[in-house]
Amino acid sequence: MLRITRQADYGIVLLTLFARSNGRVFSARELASASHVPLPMVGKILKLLVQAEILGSHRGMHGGYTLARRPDEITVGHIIEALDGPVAITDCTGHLPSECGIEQTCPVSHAWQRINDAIVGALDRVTLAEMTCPVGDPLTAFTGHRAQVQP
Amino acid sequence: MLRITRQADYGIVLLTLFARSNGRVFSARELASASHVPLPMVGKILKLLVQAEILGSHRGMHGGYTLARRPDEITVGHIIEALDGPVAITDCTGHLPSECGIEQTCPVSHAWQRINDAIVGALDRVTLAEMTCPVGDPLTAFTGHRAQVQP
DNA sequence: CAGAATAGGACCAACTTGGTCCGATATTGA
DNA sequence: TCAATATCGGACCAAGTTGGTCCTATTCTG
Repeated sequence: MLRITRQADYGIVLLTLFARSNGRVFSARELASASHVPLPMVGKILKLLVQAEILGSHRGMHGGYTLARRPDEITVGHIIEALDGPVAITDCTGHLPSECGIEQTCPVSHAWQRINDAIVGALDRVTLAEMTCPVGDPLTAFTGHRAQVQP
Repeated sequence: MLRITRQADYGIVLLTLFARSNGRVFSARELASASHVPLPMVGKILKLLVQAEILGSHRGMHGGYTLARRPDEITVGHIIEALDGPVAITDCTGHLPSECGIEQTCPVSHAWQRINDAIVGALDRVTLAEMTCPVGDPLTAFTGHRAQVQP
């Protein structure tokens, strides 16, 4: 558990197609066949990415979608927020008033807030450009985590 | 989105009750009334925490649950894994063979792997002890993230 | 032996997610 | 101007997951 939705996952894959063929215009149809993501799903995702101003769109014949910004100016965090909504690890870390029921007696909400911030930070520190070229070391700065001992 | 389940959330809250009254034995009933989490839910959660060897249990009259380890030896990551299963931000970051369908053509799976590692790292670096006493600065080591500008 | 507690299940309702479909609108080219 | 092609913006539905309940062992204490 603790996973992003498949929508966001697909979204990143689609965006890497844009990022790699710099500046090209893609139709939804093209993207679907290139990525093997079902077409109606592609449409749904692109729609959200346009609303988030990550993609630009152009209708009509020979229309399609283009990146609205440079790949190194688009963060993974931004993409996930566009497709899945704001990252909120728990109710109380969201922007909305929480409805968790034990809010009053809850002793840990702001500890969660910090963990949430850490995760958002991790997500915001990786750009689409870094997702696209897997050779770099985008994450070495903060992957110095304790090894997970799995017996 | 990108949230832990309520089960894990409740679990942490319950465990902080243990952590604060050092070494005490709690019955499920007690914990439910102290935390305002519904009793059957408490039972379900405690069950899983015992299986993960985070809690110890003792049956019979005056039975109950106790921490099996010191609060500073229990990580948030471990708790979440016990209650929600292993953290896997996407299909391909899990232990199971992924069924994502576009695996062959997917260019970003190991970039995800690294982001996943970063999140697991963040979760593993915070202990129950640190969740319990909110005064400390458990996270300052890695919360130096770019500020999220929200206009 | 009786009572109190956990253990381990099956079980169900409600919400979320993944996915589809359709009509409206805009743009291009003949 | 008209037809073709594309996005846009919804509603819509099925399946899976989650949150939550309940019931019956089993184990320990007094």
